[in-house]
Amino acid sequence: MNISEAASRAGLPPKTIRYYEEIGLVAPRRDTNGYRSFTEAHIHKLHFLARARGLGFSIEDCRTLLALYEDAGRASADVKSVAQDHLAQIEAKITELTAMRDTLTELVQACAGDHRPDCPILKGLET
Amino acid sequence: MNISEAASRAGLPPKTIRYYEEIGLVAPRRDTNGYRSFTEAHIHKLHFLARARGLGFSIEDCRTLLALYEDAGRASADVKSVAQDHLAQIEAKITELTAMRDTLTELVQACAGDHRPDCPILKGLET
DNA sequence: CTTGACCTTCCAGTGACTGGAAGCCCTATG
DNA sequence: CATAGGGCTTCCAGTCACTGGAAGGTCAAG
Repeated sequence: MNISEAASRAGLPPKTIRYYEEIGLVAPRRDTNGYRSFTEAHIHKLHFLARARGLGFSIEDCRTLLALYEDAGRASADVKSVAQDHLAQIEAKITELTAMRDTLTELVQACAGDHRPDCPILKGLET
Repeated sequence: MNISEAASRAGLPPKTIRYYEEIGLVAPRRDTNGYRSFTEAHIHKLHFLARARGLGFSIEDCRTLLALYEDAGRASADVKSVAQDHLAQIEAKITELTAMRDTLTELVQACAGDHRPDCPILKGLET
């Protein structure tokens, strides 16, 4: 199957699939005309990547997870370790964003938002 | 004052200050030796930028906020509008990350994390 | 035979820095 | 006075994961 069908099957843009090939995450064969030719196994792999990326794993994490996925002799501890590290990063990010949100919410609520120049938001940024 | 003192006063790395000059956010004068020379007003501005960036505003938002900050005739509504848009983006991001966290937490909890290959995390990524 | 939808590669840009190299400048010390 | 160190300068490249666009080859339908 050609790239656009693979793309819609995997839930990824064609451009992204070409990029994944470039960085060695998938290796479709080529037809005689030079077109990429994807098999079901490729779709499966691309779908896995789409899911992992959707959960925020980095490309390098995805590479690791894919290798574990294809290694029948893996230890689930290795997978869990990658996932836990990532989870910790997500939680740190949520904490950071929540702090920003709380501060911003206060400032926004304090601001009249009218034609006058007096603005608690700017004052809050000053300090 | 030279860049390293300005940096510690403003709470920004020297590299970042040079970058901010390059993109036109600050314009320190130069001493005869070519060194940047920062005044209190520059520190004030840089500090404002550090705070705004710390709250997650983009550089372009910062540029806008700085212009409003320096415009005595601004309407606070304009500031509030920028802040509200940003707040909405932060909230969207928190929602996204929270969904990721919830899914990942479930998967991690379901995974034994031992020497065996059976792994609910990989299964979860498959589907 | 042409049209239009595919496909290919390659190059450049995104955001906001950050690291590093090469080289000038200033101060203090021997 | 020479030198050693630290700080300053510019410029270039790299980060991350794509994304847009140009130039050109390929294929099926009418």
